[in-house]
Amino acid sequence: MPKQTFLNLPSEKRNIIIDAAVNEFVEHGLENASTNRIIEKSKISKGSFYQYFDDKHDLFMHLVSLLESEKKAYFQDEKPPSMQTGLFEYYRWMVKVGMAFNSTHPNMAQAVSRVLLGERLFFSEYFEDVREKTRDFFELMINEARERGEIDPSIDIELAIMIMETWQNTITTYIFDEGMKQKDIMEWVRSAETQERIDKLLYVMEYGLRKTESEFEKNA
Amino acid sequence: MPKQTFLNLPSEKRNIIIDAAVNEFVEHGLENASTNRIIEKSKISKGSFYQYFDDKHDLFMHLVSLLESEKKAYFQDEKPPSMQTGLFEYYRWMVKVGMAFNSTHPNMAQAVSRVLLGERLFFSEYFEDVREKTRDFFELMINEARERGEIDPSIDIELAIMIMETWQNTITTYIFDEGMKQKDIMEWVRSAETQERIDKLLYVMEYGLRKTESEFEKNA
DNA sequence: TGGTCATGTGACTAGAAGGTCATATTATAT
DNA sequence: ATATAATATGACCTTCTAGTCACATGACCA
Repeated sequence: MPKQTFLNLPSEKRNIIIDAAVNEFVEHGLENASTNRIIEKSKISKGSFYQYFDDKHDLFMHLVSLLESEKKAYFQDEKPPSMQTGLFEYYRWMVKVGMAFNSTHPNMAQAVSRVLLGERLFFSEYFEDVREKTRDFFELMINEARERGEIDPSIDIELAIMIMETWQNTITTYIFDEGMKQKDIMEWVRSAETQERIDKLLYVMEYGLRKTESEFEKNA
Repeated sequence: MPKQTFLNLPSEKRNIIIDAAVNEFVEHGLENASTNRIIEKSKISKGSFYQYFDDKHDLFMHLVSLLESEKKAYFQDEKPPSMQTGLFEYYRWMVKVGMAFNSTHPNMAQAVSRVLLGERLFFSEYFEDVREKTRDFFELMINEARERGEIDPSIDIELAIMIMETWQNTITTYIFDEGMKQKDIMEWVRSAETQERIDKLLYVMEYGLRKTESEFEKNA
C-alpha cells in the first residue's frame, strides 16, 4: 500500500506518477520495469519515490486496486441480465462488459493483465515462425474436417484455430502447474484420472458445456 | 546458434551446462535468468560461456531446438490414429502424446513453455485471493445453472470453472493483442465484427465445435 | 623439441539496478 | 516572525548485470 504522503499529493501529481508507471509496466512488464525510469518519466526524485511507495511492487499493487475499484464502479452502471436467462447469458454479459471496460483503460488494464496472465517478454522471429506453422497445420486439419462435415460450418477457421491453440496451451500450462506438484509427474500424467480429465476437457471443446438434447435423452 | 566450440565439447560437459541452464530458466524465466548463475552452476568460466554462446538467448534457443528435435523423435515413435477417425480424434492424440512427452522432460519442457506461453514471475498472495474469489463466484453460478439443468451433468465443477477461467483470460489477451493494433480500441471493441467474434467464441464454449444434429437439420 | 591452433580462465570494465540518508525546501501553526 | 512538521532532493552506496580481453593451459602435428 502506498504511504499517506502519496495520497496527500495533489491528484495532478499523483496522476503523472501513475501514468509513468502504467507506461513502464506496459512496456517492460513488472519484473523488468525500472523504478529509475519511472522516476525519470514522472520527474520526481528518488527520495520521493521511496517516500510514496515501499518499492515497485507496492506501486503496482496500487495500480491493481485503482483499476479494480474503477472496474467495480463501471460494472455497477451496467445492468446485468436477469438470472432467469441463465448461466451462459450472464457469462456473456460479464465478458462483454469486461471487454468494454478494458477498452476504456487500455494501458492500465493491459499493464495489469500482462502480469496476472503471464508476460511474454522475449519473442524471437523463430517463435513467430513456429507458431505460424502450427496454425497452418491446424488450418489444414480443420479445412479437411469441415469438408467431411465434422465441424459446425458457422464457425470460421480463424476462430477454430484460436480455440485449438488455446486448449493446447491451457493443457500444457495445466500439466506443468499441477504436474510439478506431484511426486512422479510421468505416473501422474499417465494415470487414469489425469487422462480422463483431459478427455472430458476435449469432450467439452467438441460438444460444449451446455446440456444437449441427446444428453437429456441419455439421462431419460 | 551455439558456436562449434560448444558442439565439440564432450557430451558430458555439454549436459552439465544444459542442465544448469534449464534449472536457471525454470526458476527465473528467460529475462530474469542470470548468465553468471548459469556459469557458477555449471562450473565453467565466464570466458568459456561466451566462447560457446553469443548470450543467454542464444543458449535458450539451443534448448528450444534440442527439445524440438526430441519431440519430433518422440512423436515419430507413436502411431497417429488414421485420418478416418476425424479431427477430434487426431487432436486428442496430439494433445495426449504432447503431454506424455512433456512429462518425460519436465524441466526442459517447462522452461521452454514458460517463455513461450508467458511467465508469471510475481505472484502476491493478493492475486491468489482474487483468483480464489473469482473461482468461488463461478462455482456458485455453475452450481445454480446445473440445478436448473443448463449444464451437461457429466462435466464436473472444477472442469467447468477451468473452462470459464480459460475463456475469460483468452478473450482478455485477445482484446489486448488485437485491440492495441487498432487506431481506436474502444471503437474496435464496440464494433459489430468484434462483438460477433466474441459471441461466436462463447457459442462454441456453449455448444462445442462439432456439428450437431440440430445443425445438420438447420442446413437440411 | 618447438610451433600452432583450440580451448579455458578470471580479473576487469561499464552500466544499471534498488535503496539510503543527510540536507534543503516548503507549508502550517503558534 | 518563529518553531515544527511534512515533503523533496540527488549524491552516494552496494550489488548485480552482461560482456571483454590478455593471458594460461592443453592437444596435436612436424
